[in-house]
Amino acid sequence: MDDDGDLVFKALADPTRRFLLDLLFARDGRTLTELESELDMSRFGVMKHLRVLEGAGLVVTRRSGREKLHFLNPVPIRLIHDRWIDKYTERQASALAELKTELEND
Amino acid sequence: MDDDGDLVFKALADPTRRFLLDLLFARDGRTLTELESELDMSRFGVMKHLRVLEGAGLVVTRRSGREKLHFLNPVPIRLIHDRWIDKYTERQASALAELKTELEND
DNA sequence: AAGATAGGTGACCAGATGGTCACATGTCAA
DNA sequence: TTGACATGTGACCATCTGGTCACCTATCTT
Repeated sequence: MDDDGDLVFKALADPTRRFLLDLLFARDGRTLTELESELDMSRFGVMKHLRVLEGAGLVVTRRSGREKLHFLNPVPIRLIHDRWIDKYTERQASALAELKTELEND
Repeated sequence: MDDDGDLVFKALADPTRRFLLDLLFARDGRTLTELESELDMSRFGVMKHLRVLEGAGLVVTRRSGREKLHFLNPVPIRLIHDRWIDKYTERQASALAELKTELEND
């Protein structure tokens, strides 16, 4: 019953982790300490979340001295999209999604 | 720290629920009993999962007599995509995702 | 060298989640 | 109208998950 994208979906299931992705989407290459400063949580909590995101491939890291830089990887997100939206219905889904976004900005 | 897409991500976090979406992606309009026959789980378990999917808007239903028909709704999936993939990087993410899929089919 | 800084590990606890069952309601068919 | 069928509810329990802490290692700076 399990599938290979399991880690990705588990990673996305937590609001704190989604917020971390939002932060990295806005600006890449941040350190753990910098990300921690944006959250109301201990450093250990943030570290645990980043580890989950990295394990899922949603975040990739690069060490630079004593710092560890974090980058967003959009590929797993695109794979989710491709799993349940085929190329024929993509136009409709996209249009409806944009409509919903516009309606909410009123 | 919570956000409005919370129900969608929670719904997608479970492999059984993703498999249900796969079944509905292949063919829409199935009843609870029909879906249950595809899973190695009690009817109650399947019902609980379908309720979560419906609450998240990933599945919409229509009653027909004593039956309840289930349909896949792709819009929430598209919204996930749009959250972390902007229109400039979409080409690259899409291309890499296709590449990964092709490589895995060898 | 020594203190400060950035990151890491394992154990631990409260709360959420997945799955089952006994039981109940509404609908079809003979 | 009686029985079979399709779906629904609430309680219950084992397990997973989010978060914290005490303690540790590695790197920079002066």
